[in-house]
Amino acid sequence: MNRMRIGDLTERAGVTQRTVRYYESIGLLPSGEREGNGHHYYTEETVARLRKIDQLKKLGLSLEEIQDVIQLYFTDTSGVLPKRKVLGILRQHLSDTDQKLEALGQFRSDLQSHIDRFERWLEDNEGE
Amino acid sequence: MNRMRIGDLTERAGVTQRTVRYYESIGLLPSGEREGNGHHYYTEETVARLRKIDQLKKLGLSLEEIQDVIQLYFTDTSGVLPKRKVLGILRQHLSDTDQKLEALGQFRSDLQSHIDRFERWLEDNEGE
DNA sequence: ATGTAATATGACGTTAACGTCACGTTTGCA
DNA sequence: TGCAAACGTGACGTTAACGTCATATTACAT
Repeated sequence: MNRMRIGDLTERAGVTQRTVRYYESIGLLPSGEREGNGHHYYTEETVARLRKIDQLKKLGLSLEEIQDVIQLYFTDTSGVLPKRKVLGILRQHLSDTDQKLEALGQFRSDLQSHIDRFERWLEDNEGE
Repeated sequence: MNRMRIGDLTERAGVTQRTVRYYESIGLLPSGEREGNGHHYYTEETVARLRKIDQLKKLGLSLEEIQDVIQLYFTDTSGVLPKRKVLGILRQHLSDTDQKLEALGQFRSDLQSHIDRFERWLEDNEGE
């Protein structure tokens, strides 16, 4: 299916129409092509793009931050963008990501040790 | 310093007074003890707790989610909490965390490869 | 004692990321 | 041709997590 309207798009991407229109309004999603009637038409790429956005959101990125990087996934990166600026943004994101990874790893090991403690407690006190 | 008022607390924890009061209002932070006058008094533990909250927030946890786990860090875990339930919550958080770690790792490598590409481009095109 | 800084409380304001409603046009099927 | 279902657009509503006054009381340095 490669020429769908918003109904199919949202169903396949798992978002609401409001979300799609909101993303279009802030420029995060290109407004689908419009026929003479005013309806928007979308493609498979739009689906993929919405899914990617959702994925990045789950990492804690704001829509604004996603703006910075989403084009790398879906647009012609050999274009005429100010390469150095994009590179700077990317490096910043990489450094942010590394910090997050470290904090997340720490959190994970904290969780694990708490879990271990609880499990030992339960073992020691079962069948009392 | 182990009996401070809100001014010192916020300075040391790097948050605002409004934040402290907000956290108290939703039960995320225990209201400091109050003297006869009405002022709240806090301890080193409050500082640590605020820092921990901040750390968890950076991982993308909502204050509500933090509520679930914060007690494990700062309250008597040998108390009378329903152990099995807490364990369930912890395991869920662990699994969520693992998923996040994986997604974040994927994102990191995506970023890295984009960065590499940009760098190669710049190298090849410098001094043209 | 007194003026200034710190604190407590209440209420209204703000931003992000949509939700929901109202209303008019378009489409697709009987 | 008729009509319910789908779509477009505008506008107001909502939640989280605080920010920002305004006002009243308390603490502390001189």
